[in-house]
Amino acid sequence: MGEAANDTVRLLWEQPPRPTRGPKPALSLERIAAAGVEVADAEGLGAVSMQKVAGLLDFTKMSLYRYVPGKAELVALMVESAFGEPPAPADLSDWRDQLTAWAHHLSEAIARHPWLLDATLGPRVLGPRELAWLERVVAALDGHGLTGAERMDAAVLLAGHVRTIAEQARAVGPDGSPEAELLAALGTVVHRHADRYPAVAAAMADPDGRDQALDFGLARILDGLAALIDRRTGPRRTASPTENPSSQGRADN
Amino acid sequence: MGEAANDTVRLLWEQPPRPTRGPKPALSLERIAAAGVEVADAEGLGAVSMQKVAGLLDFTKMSLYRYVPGKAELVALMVESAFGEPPAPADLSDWRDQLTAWAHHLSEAIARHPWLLDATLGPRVLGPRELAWLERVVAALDGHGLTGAERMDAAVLLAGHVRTIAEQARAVGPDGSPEAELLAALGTVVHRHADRYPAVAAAMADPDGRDQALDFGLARILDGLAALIDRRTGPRRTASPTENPSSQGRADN
DNA sequence: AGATAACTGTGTCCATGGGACACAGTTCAT
DNA sequence: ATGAACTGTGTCCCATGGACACAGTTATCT
Repeated sequence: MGEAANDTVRLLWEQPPRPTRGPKPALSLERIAAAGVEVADAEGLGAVSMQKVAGLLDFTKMSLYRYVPGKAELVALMVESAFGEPPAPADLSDWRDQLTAWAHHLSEAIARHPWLLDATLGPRVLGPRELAWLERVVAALDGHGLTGAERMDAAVLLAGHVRTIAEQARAVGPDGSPEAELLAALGTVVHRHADRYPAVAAAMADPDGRDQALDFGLARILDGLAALIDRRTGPRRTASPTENPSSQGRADN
Repeated sequence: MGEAANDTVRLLWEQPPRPTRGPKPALSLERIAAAGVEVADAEGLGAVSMQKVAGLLDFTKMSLYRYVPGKAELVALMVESAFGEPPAPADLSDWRDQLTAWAHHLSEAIARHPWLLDATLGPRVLGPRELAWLERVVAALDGHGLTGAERMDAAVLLAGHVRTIAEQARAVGPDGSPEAELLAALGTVVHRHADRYPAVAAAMADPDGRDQALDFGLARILDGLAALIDRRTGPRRTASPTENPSSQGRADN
């Protein structure tokens, strides 16, 4: 029962002591993950198969199973490898600057490895690196009168927005790419049925580019958070440095 | 080149005139889509294969290809079928109430068909229903001083948040489900490494449940939008009913 | 030193997946 | 009535993830 979860945890969080007997392994988790990342970067996550990854390393498919329980775990390793270390804490600046920088860093990480969007879908066990990213945001919100649950919710909100925009950004690939054609096709459709969808048609006709989407949402979220923080820390600006004001609950959303 | 996009557009937006000759089709796009939805509801999108869907209809796999160019198009049909009609306009209430209701409706639609999260990944051609949903949000933001691009960005922000939370919600399945185990495993990991991730550990230790995540983010987003709208419509409350204040651009995010 | 247990890489096999293609049966327009 | 157009299907192909047994390799124990 639940072996999959355990396997992944073991693989991501514990490095088993190298057994003493037998031939030395010719491969390593790092090399395998790197090969997987290479394939995914070049051809997308869909192109990542055991044989393709193995082929890139000049090994057979089945060799990989000596290191990795299955494909799901391989992908988990790739995710950890691709995320990389989170940006430095930068504890000097205020929460707003920190969150802004964090969001942009995350956005860039995803831009470097677009398949991260596919690989980080759904509930899964986070690896050390990914958890470190999360730690940064939550820590940035410490001491501003938010409850723990609220800090987590805020982090999810922020990360989710970056994700959403990154997904959008995939649609504007190079000219002639299948993604660009999709976008063009959608534009045509909306235009042709402008009578049924007047608001969307009007909005899409806006000459302003759509490249501000990340910062637009970011600004709204941060404004919303600022409003809450102001309300919590009170008009009297005591800047209470400590934890949960759990007495007042979360009723004043 | 780009046949896939065209196929999907044709299938979603045009119903070809029934040819007059030959046997009458025993199936229909509706029935096929419904069968696909049934499979996906019961066993997830991953379990949707041509043979399984065909089997449910007591046909062979290849029969489906007479109606649907390929699996991708089948999924597109399923999405359209599952989204259903968007909620009624409710043009009486103000934008904030409309957006709130819309977000909750969308959340419920996804709760009914969790696989929509997997099926609506990445850039794709929207169907009539899905576009109608989008139309509702964008329309609700008409006439509040936002540019067209901003209205779209706001819609994306809102829909993205609902998506994000729905994805989170998948993690809290029934006890004993694989999802619940994942969550438990993650909790264990965080707890065991609380020294490296103090902020996350503290936040997760919050006794308050996490079920407020949707409304929390929603409130922040709406507050942020309200701040922008207030700024745009100006302190003088003229409630300018018309379009883009494009002269001032989008510099004041 | 041998013997042996533990480990590694691999070849073979299977089930399932999407899809191409040809073919036979069915139906309507001429 | 006849042929064109259409439908459902059987067969085939290739790629995928994975199970399993087997041979080769290496450190430890006697």
